[in-house]
Amino acid sequence: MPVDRDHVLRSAAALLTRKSTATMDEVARAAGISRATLHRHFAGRDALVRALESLGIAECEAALDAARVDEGPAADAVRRMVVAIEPAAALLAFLYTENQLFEGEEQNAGWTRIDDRISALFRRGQESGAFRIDLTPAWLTEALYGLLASGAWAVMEGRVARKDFTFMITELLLGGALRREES
Amino acid sequence: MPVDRDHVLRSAAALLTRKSTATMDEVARAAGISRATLHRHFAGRDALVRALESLGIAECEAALDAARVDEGPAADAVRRMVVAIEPAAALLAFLYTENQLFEGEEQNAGWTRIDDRISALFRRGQESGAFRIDLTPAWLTEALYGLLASGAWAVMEGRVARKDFTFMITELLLGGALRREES
DNA sequence: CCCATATGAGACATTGATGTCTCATTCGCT
DNA sequence: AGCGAATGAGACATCAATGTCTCATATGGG
Repeated sequence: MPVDRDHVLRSAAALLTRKSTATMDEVARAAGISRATLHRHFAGRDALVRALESLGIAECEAALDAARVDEGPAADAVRRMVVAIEPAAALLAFLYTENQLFEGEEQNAGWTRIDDRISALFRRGQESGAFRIDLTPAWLTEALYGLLASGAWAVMEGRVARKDFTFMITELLLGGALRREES
Repeated sequence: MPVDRDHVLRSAAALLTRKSTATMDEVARAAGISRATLHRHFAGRDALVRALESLGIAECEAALDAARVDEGPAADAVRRMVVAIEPAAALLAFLYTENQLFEGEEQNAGWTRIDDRISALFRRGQESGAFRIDLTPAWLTEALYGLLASGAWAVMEGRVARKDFTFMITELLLGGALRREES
């Protein structure tokens, strides 16, 4: 009978990713609980979003850990990273746009940590000679977020097959649209 | 004394891109007019967003025209396209996320036209042998939107210099992060 | 089996945004 | 200067979402 906090968060994430303006009532119904109960666990909409942010950060850091982004060739590390992040992509897409709202406040330190780790990966790739140096690590990081968000939405709306998600993102991010010269 | 409708729309676009939940009152103040006047020109928030959508579509189609995306090598056409769309990127970023809300309703036919034209460009690049064929035109189009949005936000928050905007997007989209083999 | 605890349903006041209206003022134009 | 049209300021009702509360009910452990 006690509410499954994790289940509530995941339902909320799924709903809010589709409809970021969903009501507390809709969120509650999506999780299969009453609005009163939702309120008992999350003081308000803000607290809910913060909890989702924490979840997103935790999943992202777990994904970076699981992908062992510090090890092996940088390109392979990027591929592992995208694969590991994929399950959290929709949540990240929601938080990515939601973050635009918190313009005044300082952003959660977790994002800074994640940005730094991803940037470090791209920098490592540059220093090893695998990645070009005229695209800054900061931009590559930003672009990764953008592609994850686009990919998540495209999958949600059926414009891209879910099974192609990681392939499309890693291939575009690493290789781009131009055909490689056959060597 | 008559209100400059275009100026109002552009102010609204600039504000809403930064803070998508801005109030009608904030939008009015940002444009330097009163809420009453704003209301006289746009029946409501919905009408305002629709007007912004029309503006975005118009600018996008004008950009595609100006870039002559049907002419010349596809890669060059993509570069011209990004350059031409750049001024509208922030507005597009706003509309791109806002579109997620209109889940029920059918999307404006203008977007379909634009999607088709951009997809056709990518397809043309594939057929000419310039672009790889394992990334679908639909995905490349979607990725372009995502990169434009990421780029616009990154510029707004000072993480990327405005002058690098088009370079970063076109280079990543076309070439990817991997270093090309020297041939 | 019974009790403590958590939940569901719903009432309620509050808040913030919205849309409408009025009226005085200002601006442009003749 | 004078007229008409558009604006600004603000009042007002409305509406939706929120947050709080109560009470009946169900669940699960002892």
